[in-house]
Amino acid sequence: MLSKEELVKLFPNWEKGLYEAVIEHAELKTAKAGSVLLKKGQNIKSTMLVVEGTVKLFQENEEGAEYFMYHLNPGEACAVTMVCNYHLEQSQVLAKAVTDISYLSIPIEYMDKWLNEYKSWHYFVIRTYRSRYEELLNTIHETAFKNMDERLEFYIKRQVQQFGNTIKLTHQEIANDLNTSREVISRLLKKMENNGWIILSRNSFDWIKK
Amino acid sequence: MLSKEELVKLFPNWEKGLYEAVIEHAELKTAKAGSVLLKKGQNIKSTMLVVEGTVKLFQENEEGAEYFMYHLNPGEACAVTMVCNYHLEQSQVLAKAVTDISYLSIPIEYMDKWLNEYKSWHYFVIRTYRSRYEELLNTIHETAFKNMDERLEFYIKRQVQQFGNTIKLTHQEIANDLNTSREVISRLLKKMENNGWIILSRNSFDWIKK
DNA sequence: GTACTTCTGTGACATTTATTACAATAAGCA
DNA sequence: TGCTTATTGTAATAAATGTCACAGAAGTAC
Repeated sequence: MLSKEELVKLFPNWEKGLYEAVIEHAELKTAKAGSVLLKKGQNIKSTMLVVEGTVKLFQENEEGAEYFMYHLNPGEACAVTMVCNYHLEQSQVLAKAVTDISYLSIPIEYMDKWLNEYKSWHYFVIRTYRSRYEELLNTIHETAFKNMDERLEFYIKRQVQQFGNTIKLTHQEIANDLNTSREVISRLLKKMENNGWIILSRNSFDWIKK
Repeated sequence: MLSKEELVKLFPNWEKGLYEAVIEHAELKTAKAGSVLLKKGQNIKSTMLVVEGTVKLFQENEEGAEYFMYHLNPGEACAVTMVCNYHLEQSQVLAKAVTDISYLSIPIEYMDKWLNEYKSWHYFVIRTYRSRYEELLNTIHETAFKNMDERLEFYIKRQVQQFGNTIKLTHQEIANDLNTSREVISRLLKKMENNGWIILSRNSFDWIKK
């Protein structure tokens, strides 16, 4: 388990008792890069708080296509799993580890309990929902109003913010995240290279636009 | 102001004290069909709980295009305005009255106060965020994965659910909500009529698909 | 090195959506 | 009634995106 000091760093402004409750009841788990943390349709049994690494959240359709929505970073929680009743709730989203990660897993029965016991948990849950709601608004903004060239640029900028100027993704992976075809991405990236925005390599490229 | 009985009908499962606090501090306001309740970029000063009528939530872009996301009905609240800090928060969305409406307006300073005082308010806020988050997921699902014909069908079905089989909208209005052009909607509606799904009239049409 | 696989580049073409243009019809109003 | 405006229908064309086909380059396994 994490020490209280480590928890404070990740989740500031919690109450003393909440740190202790987490230490007592949460389990520290790890997952390999690429592994699926939550499937669409899966029953939610525990809440996930990211400790290390990056998680990617997707909307999934009937054919298994995966549309990227947003990242979760250390200190952030998966809103979808913060369920405050005992009814079986099913996940509407797909969550995958981008890097090797570690996370706190908390059985959902504590959701209700802690909502009653810790004010700071309340605020944490509400802040989590609010910020994820805002991420979805951003995603809708891109998807509803913009063409693929601008959506790709927005996508790349989010990657840069997360992982730096070198983007280690194949064209196919990007195409999957944006629900388009590999050819479209290849063509648009080539155009960006011609514009001096990126330098292409195999399996990666660099964002050099100022 | 509403009576306690009316409040209980709209917002079941609140605590006794919360009903009284609402009666004391909320203002019952009305707005005409079509009026703007919340603009993008506007500072949020009060929370809105719908009492009567229907509200439409939009994502708005830089040019003023309006992309429809979801409806708010009586007993539901606008998640965006449920801000739990005193910092100036600006609205990311546009809210409009579809019909003549009445709603409760609560100054945001009570958000924090009531979160501390009423458990049932906590749950209400969290449930509101959760359900709006899920609505956004639905919107993303349609926008990201489907072509205009299916998106239009989904849109019409939501209208039918809200207002019944007669849809009183012009093609232009639908086109605005889906961020496409009027001609595209006219063509697709004509195709639906040929398929026996709808009957077209001027300023409205009927959904007759079983 | 050779064989094999994965990734990238690119042309040709199909489909979907957007734009332009204009006509026809219905409703509103002087 | 006749004029005006809003709404709808539709064709022609353009632009964006999706699909198919295939070739070459780079990495991997043997």
